[in-house]
Amino acid sequence: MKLKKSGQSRITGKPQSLELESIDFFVRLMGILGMPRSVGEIYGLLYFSEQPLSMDKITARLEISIGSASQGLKTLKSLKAVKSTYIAGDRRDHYIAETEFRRLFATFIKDEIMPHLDSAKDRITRMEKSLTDENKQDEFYQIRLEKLKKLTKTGGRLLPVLAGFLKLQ
Amino acid sequence: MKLKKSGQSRITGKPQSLELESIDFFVRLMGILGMPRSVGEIYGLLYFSEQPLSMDKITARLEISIGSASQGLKTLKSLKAVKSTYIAGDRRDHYIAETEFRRLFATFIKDEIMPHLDSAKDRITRMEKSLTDENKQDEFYQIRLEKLKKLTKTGGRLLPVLAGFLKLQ
DNA sequence: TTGCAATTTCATTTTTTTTTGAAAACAATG
DNA sequence: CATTGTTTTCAAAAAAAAATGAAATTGCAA
Repeated sequence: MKLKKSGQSRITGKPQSLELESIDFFVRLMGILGMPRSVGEIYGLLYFSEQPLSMDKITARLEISIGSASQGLKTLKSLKAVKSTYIAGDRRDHYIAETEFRRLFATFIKDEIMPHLDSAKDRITRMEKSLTDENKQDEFYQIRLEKLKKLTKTGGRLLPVLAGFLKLQ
Repeated sequence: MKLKKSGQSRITGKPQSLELESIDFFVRLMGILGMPRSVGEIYGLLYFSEQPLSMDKITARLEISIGSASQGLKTLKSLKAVKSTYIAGDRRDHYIAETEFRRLFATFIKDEIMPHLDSAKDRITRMEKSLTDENKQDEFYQIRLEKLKKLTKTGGRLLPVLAGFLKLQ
């Protein structure tokens, strides 16, 4: 993406620098969550857009391909981070940012983290089965396994709660 | 990394499948945290090793290059996820896994997440400055900015606490 | 201090991820 | 339905990330 450095956006009618900072902000935030750049760009653009934006507005403003835009919007939809609105007399979908971060993180945790936790539990069960008779006596292995169990248990309890706590303050 | 499928490890004297499951487990866990595969492999190997392992034991067992091992251990050291021990009569460093996950996550949050939060705050300040006189009146922008501030504030409070809570049960 | 084993560094290669855009699929409208 | 505008798909290209290993560096110890 290459964006002009100053002035008002022709597409969104908003100061460029606000838009640029927003895009930058969300590119980094989404990056922490392992999302590709384009996903952060799109969300950052929508976040400060008063009007819903169509896909071609998005591709024009961000100078990304229609493929990236389509894929990025698909990801954002599945995260419940954007929703599409109906605009009378326009066939195109128009998107607006969902700004309740609590929900966004809740979906992220549910879809991206919890499945890992579930398979982690299976893996720990397999580890226990693979202990040989000598190892079974060995406190070392028992302690390590116990720690893994605690980790998954704590994670399974803490993460869902975490998403909920985001509403405080 | 290619590992034999069964039997006892020549290097660690522990059932292969336990080792394999452990490596798999931590490759995935580290993956969630954005760490490369090799970092998870090394930690997973050390986690169930009763003896401290030298770098060449690690490269031999995992069949990774010395460069990867060196870099991976450096990462793990900086995360305080491994520490090196002195072995009498052996010049090589020997590594053992630090198994207090609480500390591991605390370091991760401090080093990898908090710096982002700090720069996010700067970015929000710049956003506020970039509002033009017309925009300043506009409730839309005020609300969006407010939400970003809340997000960073909540994140800044919650994340450090989170790491601490991991000790509970 | 020299020699040598151990480790780190880093340019290069390999692998993985992301982006691109043409073609296919879809959907509204006349 | 045929047309046309919109969106999705996906093979290929580009970019980014990770792994490799030879050369440089470090630091022990003889």
